[in-house]
Amino acid sequence: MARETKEQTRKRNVEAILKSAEMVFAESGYKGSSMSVIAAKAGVPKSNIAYYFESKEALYRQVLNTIFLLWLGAGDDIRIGSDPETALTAYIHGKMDLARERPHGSKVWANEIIHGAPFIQDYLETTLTDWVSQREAVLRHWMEEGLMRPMDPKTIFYMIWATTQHFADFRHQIETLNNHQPLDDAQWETTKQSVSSTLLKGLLI
Amino acid sequence: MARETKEQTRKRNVEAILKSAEMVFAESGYKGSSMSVIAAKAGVPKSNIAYYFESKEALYRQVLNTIFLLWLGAGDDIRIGSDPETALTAYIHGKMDLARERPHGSKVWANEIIHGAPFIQDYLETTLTDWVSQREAVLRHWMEEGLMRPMDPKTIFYMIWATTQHFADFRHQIETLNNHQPLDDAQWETTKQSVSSTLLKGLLI
DNA sequence: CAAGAACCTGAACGATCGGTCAAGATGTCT
DNA sequence: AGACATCTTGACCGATCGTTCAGGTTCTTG
Repeated sequence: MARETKEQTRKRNVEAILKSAEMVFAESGYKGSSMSVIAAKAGVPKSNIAYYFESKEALYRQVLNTIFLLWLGAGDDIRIGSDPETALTAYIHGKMDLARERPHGSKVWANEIIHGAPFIQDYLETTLTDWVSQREAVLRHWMEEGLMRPMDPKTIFYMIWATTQHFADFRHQIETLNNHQPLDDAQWETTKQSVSSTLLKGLLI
Repeated sequence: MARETKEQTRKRNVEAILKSAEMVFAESGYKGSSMSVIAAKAGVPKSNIAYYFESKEALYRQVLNTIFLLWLGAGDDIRIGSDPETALTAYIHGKMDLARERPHGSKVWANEIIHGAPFIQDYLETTLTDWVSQREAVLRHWMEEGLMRPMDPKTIFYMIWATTQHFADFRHQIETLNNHQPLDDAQWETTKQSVSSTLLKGLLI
């Protein structure tokens, strides 16, 4: 008889619920996702979710928090002293890879912002504002050194976020236009190269 | 006593309901939007919507259809014989203006695609596929003439759609990062110029 | 091994939803 | 003016939702 410690049980169930919740919230939005569907996909009874999570909102916030932390780490190379071409290429490629590997997370985030960030406004006002503010200074520094075209640094981030996240958020539309097939590995590499080279050619001097 | 013809009444009510529905669907998604909220914002009783529209789904589809037709017209200048710089600049500026003037429509569309196009898959497979296919040929022609960098034309459209629509779909995030203020007229003009010049510098030869 | 903490779950609750309908009000047509 | 089509609306229905809870099971601790 295989026994399982309480700790293992908790970890297994919480992870299954969070993984299921990320998929269901991405596919159906917050209001459109029902706890019973999340429970069924996680393989637990509905009331078991209520045991591990305080409420639907708490579960949703935890999903968003996980995604948010993952996203923030992608821009670590954007530092004063870094070479702009190297750092921005790494950032764009990193965000493209995240878009392909974690499309559900990107969709949940997009959904939340489109609806006016009813649950995570605090993240935008604190952590994200700080993140942007710090990297804005780096970009301004690069512009003063004549390495980048002068431009509002925020606009640059918006363009990078928009382009990379589009391949996650609008994945279904892209698949439909690609003969109902996901981009294969070769297409993905080509696309990644096209996106990063186009942006860099447009941004650098 | 100001009288109103039946025709005027119908037009006034249908337009008020559609306008309200576009806003509410954009803010709350399909499932998150209730007919009673749409009715309240339109200034009519809930059951009056049921009189003019067959169902919630029919109302939602009509909202999406209106948006879709509006979007398709923005790329009319992309024709063989046009100058790429002129045509693409017009397209990008046109889509940027639509993003600012009709952000709700963009959000409803984004929502629908993120959720896998459950209601408008037919639009993607017919009208949008044809639209892309035709303009793809134009871009290939420009590339063969050496006017554009060789690249998968679809990737170019994805980058333009992503960047322009981002300013509608992620408007709330952009506002938060802009000291909780919408981009003013001057900021908007600067942003539009930065976006189009960056993309064109990256795409053209 | 006994007591207690942690985990599990079916059943049920109040709230809200989209849709229906009957009955009355208003504009149109001859 | 009278017959008729169109418009209006409050009340109501069945379905689904998130959440609660009592009562049982499983694991941990001393």
